[in-house]
Amino acid sequence: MEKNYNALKLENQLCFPLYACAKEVVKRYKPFLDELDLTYTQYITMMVMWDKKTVNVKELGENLFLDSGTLTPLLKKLEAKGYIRRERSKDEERNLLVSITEKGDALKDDAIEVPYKMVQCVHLTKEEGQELYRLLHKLLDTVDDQCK
Amino acid sequence: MEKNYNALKLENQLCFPLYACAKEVVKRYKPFLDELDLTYTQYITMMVMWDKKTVNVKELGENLFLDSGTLTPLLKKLEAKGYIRRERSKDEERNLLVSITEKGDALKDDAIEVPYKMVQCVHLTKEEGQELYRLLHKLLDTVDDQCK
DNA sequence: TGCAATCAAATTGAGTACAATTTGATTGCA
DNA sequence: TGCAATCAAATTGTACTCAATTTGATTGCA
Repeated sequence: MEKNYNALKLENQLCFPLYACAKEVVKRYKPFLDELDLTYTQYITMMVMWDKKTVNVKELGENLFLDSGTLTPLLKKLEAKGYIRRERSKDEERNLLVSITEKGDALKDDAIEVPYKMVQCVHLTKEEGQELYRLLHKLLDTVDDQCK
Repeated sequence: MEKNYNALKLENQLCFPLYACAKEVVKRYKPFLDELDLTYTQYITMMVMWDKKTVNVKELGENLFLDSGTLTPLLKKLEAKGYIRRERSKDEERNLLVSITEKGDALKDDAIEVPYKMVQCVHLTKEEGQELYRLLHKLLDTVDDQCK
């Protein structure tokens, strides 16, 4: 009796197209982000900064699903480009406050083009885009940490 | 007249939850894959090997959406573990033939548990899972390389 | 045939990712 | 108060990921 290994076939995976799709889409950002001298991770970090103006590393990490091991060097690069400032909080020395500079804030006038350009690369109907958005957020909210 | 920057908000992105979701899901594989001494990328590579037995690096890359810069070192690691063999094709010296070993093939009897364990982590209905699968493949097939 | 163009892998370098550990600050309780 | 527990960042080490370049083999055409 031959065992059934269909569950191990690449085409039967749900996670693989998720992984592949994320990489392919992030890759499409490159030509647009090159003009801003940002990587994709730096770009989403700037999105949080444009929105919040000041955050600490922990909050930033919670927003972006990234930890200090990724963020610390990345934030130093954004600081070197002059887009953000990094300084310890006065009343809570454990916290590093990251705040946007005038130059960083001005960058959003160029960045605003990016989402509109990317929409052209993604050939989903409005309804499909909304459904994908919903399913991804549901998965993100419910993916189970405890399952053995 | 204040300019509208809503398109730059993280919560209005479709690509960000795709990126975050992929990372979170891949992370959930770790405890299961640790038992097999495989990383996620090594695991999906083995999936292709279990299926095809022999492939060259180019085919493997097309299946996995990875290039030789990622695959070359990864394949050397899988070879070091004894799961695959790497040898130049006799009749086409440019090609490197990657083939599965007996030990590599035997690994699928342990790996078969992984998809079943992962299903427990993903709390989507069957219909939602199918729709997500469809949308991701559509996106993967149609994401436009030519768009400026 | 001779060689430019093309092709498949490998290499190089920059930039994430993340687990695990370390460092230094803060808190809460005996 | 004193100190163990906790917390936030930073650091360390391993492993991708990909753009760009290099190396070596093959092809096709003048």
